[in-house]
Amino acid sequence: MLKIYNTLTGKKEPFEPITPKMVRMYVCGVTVYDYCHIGHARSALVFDVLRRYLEYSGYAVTFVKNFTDVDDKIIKRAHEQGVSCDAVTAKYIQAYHEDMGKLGIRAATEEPKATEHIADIIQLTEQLVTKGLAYVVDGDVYFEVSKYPEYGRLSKRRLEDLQAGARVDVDERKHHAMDFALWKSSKPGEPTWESPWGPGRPGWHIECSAMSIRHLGETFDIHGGGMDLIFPHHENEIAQSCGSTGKEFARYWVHNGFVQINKEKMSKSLGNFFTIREIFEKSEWPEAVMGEILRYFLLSTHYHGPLDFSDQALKEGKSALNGFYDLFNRLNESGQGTALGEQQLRARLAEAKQAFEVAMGDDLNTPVALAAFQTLRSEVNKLLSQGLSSEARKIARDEFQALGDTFGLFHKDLDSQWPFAMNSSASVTQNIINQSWSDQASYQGQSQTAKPFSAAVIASIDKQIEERTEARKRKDFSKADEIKKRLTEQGIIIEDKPDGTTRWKR
RNA sequence: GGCGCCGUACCCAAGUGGUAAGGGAGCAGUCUGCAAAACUGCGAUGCAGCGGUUCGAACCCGCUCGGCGCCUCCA
Repeated sequence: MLKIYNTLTGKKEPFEPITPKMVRMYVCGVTVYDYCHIGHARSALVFDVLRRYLEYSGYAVTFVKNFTDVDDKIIKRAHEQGVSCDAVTAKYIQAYHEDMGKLGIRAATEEPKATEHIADIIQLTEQLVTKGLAYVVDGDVYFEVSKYPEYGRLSKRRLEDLQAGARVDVDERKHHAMDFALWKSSKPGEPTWESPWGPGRPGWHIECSAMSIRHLGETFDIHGGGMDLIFPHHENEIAQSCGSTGKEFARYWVHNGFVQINKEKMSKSLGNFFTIREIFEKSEWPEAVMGEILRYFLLSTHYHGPLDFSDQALKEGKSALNGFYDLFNRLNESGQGTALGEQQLRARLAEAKQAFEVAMGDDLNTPVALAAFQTLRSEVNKLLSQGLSSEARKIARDEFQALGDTFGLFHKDLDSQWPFAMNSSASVTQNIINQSWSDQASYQGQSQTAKPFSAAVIASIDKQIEERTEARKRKDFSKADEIKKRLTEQGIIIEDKPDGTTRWKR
């Protein structure tokens, strides 16, 4: 049973879908006018994990995540760059898929675009005009918030309070300062579509109402997004959707907290703004490894709270994962064990699975779920030191992958290429910040250790290990240490096993 | 002015009424030719501060201090 915090009620509630065993969820994606930053990554990952956990729990999930591809910021960006809006949106949609793909975030069931739903948007707007909830002024259509008594329910605000805070120039033609545009007449050079009110384009919030209703129906289960969308975006979506259909819109509203830098919200003016691609580019770690580290980091705090991005946070994620992959490497080796050992292992695995499910069922408590993984790691290590058969090891490794899959962690593909030694040498954030100061000149060559070793290099290392093993057998420890020193300088870590053989890792 | 969040050990971070999870770092030990890894032990009588409610409070209430967010585009 999943309990989830619902912004609408301000409470943690048992999750019950409208249709048993089926979940329909909509998450606000991005407005595609720039590259995604680490905050977008958090939001995308949180809802990816929610979706995966629902699927893990046996639900069939229809997951819709939109692209807003018509908007003031896009138009501005297109003008700045002297290209079409289509060129801007196409570029950043592709970038979105690339960046989120590196983070292991699955594509949604449907990823609709606003521009593909203009007819739906016009229809929705017409309904609101007909019902008297919207009015037309000079080719613009505004939603009239004072005609919708429930306005402010989601964000717990009263219209009077909002009015007091309005300090931006108010359009004189609006009946109320908080009235917002459903449809805007377009100026020359802007994207435009024919409508009952003349040529124009959609307003800021209507596209999500149109797309969610089109793909999920008038009432659906979960609507998600970042905290900052609660007001005005989601508040307005509710007003438009409920106002138009007369029905309940989304039943559970789920919002993730911000990624911060030094306890402050990221912003370009503070220079503390990190895009996903910068982080991958400036990292010394291979892409798949960096993706794993970022996922571990992003899930190490409960989704509802703030999360500070820093090099230290990344290092802690890396250290934690080192422990898991160290264990996985040992699980991948063959070994002998007892029936009792295997029995105990199965018990520990069952406990971990249970702990994982309890944690996730409690409002997606990913930090506690990770703690359950850590506990399991420790328990398996103990059993391993007592001896586990090859079969038992495989069972354990498979279970780690099965449980980790909800988080996109512990993929077997990474076992053989996990870089243990590269722990702390470089600063990702400094690399990014320094780049803007010094044009990236000083950070070349840093990724040499990130590339997988070639077969020739591996053969060479194996040969040296063999020489060292021979030397150790002869008790020629000075020779053995000399070889070890040489390997250490290449970033190779040596581990001598009790049976006299040696494993190595980087 | 209005709405809201946060303050738990050196660091990160769970816990929202029943006697402080987990990780990282550190220290000590076992193992090891040395190491690495693993394992074992140590580590908050205490949860920003002060009052209150309660048999019992990190959790509830009040006040104070400190940090932050939203009310305008924003994940």
